Amino acid sequence: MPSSLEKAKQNPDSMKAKILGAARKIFGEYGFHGTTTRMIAKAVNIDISTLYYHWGEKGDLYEAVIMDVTEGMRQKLIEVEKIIKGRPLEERIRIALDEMADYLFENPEISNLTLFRYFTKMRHGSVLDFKVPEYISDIAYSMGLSRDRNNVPFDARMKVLSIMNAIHNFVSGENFFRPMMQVTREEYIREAKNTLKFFNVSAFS
Amino acid sequence: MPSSLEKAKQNPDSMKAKILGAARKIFGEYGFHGTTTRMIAKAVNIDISTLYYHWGEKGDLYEAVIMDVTEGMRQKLIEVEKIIKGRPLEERIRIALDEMADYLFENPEISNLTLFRYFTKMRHGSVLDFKVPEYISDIAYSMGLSRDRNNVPFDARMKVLSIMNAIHNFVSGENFFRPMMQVTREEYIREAKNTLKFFNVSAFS
DNA sequence: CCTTGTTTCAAGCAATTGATGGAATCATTT
DNA sequence: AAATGATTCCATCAATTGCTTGAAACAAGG
Repeated sequence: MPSSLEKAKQNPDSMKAKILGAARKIFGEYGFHGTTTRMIAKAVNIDISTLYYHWGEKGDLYEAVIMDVTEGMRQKLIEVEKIIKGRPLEERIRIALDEMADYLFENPEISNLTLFRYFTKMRHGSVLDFKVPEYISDIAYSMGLSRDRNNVPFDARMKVLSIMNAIHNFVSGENFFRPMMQVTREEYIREAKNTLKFFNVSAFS
Repeated sequence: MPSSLEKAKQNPDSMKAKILGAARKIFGEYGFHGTTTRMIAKAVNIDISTLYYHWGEKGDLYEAVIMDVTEGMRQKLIEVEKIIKGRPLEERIRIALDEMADYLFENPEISNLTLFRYFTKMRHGSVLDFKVPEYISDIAYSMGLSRDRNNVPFDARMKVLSIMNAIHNFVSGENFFRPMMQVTREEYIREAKNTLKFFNVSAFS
């Protein structure tokens, strides 16, 4: 049985999917409390009651957004794992960093929403602590940091967390850092990737 | 002439300072939009109009909070620079990471508020883009990544940003990551420091 | 005690926010 | 065309939010 979210994604022109897309972007920019349902409705040019008709309350829509970006990340990670399979470690790291950085710079809401979830409390005792599949252990396994996929050591998971967050930081921080650095978007992205490799390649060689 | 903020800090028992302290913590946990003036007032056990009497509107209080934590960081960085002066590079890095991590784990609002500023948009066209002294260049210089303190190259600033953010991530993310990792606070902090050193020591040797 | 200035709070206002009910529109089937 | 179900909007609600007013409590001298 396809979930409500899956159905919405099947037809990207459907109203439900359009709302989800706008919600993704706006929740990502302003956070949960910084976003109003009216902001989302306005972005899709609909009445707010139409939004409620499709997604129910704000928290439910937010939940759907989180599930959506998480699923996107999972897909991308599977894709990357296929590309790097069999290559030497350093090359694997370089390719994986490039791929993930490109993907996230194209979909910065993913990084925004992820970091929001990590760092922010919810006023309404976080109904949003629902089960989100974590892929940290999978990445650690894929990087060869653990023999057992289901029992990845603490330090390996912390390393993966550190790497993923480093990418998210550069992506989410672009709006703040780039004016600070006074560089173009292209320069910024290139240097962000270089910096990621600078720390990661040396660490794993 | 001592600013409003400086006066408040002179006497930490003053109502103004107490409000600032509570605001620091709560803005850090919930973000600007997630925080209501009533939440802060309640934490100090005062009426909300007393808060307005001392600090004026919400945005001004938030601004004062940002200035306050920024000043704290600046002081700490000066302190750390004194400690590591003259030592060999690797030792300097290890000590600096330990010191900063300890400081931030004791004052997690600093990391929270910093990351918030980096990653979140404000609905009200960010009156909060006021001038905040950035110390990224100073750190880069202190690490020997640049000869000229006033003209630090792009890649050096990106490296420093990456390091600082890595620390902030572990501090701010504790509430999310620690239950995920199922470790005690002590274990978490120790491993966070280890991970920071793992990436940084190898990169700069 | 009285005055003067400071600090506090109770009450409330206007705007915004999350959310709903019901009428109108649209699409599909018969 | 009539009937049915799905979708959309208008109008509105109650609660919350940022913020202000005016009066009370407090402090310190004279």
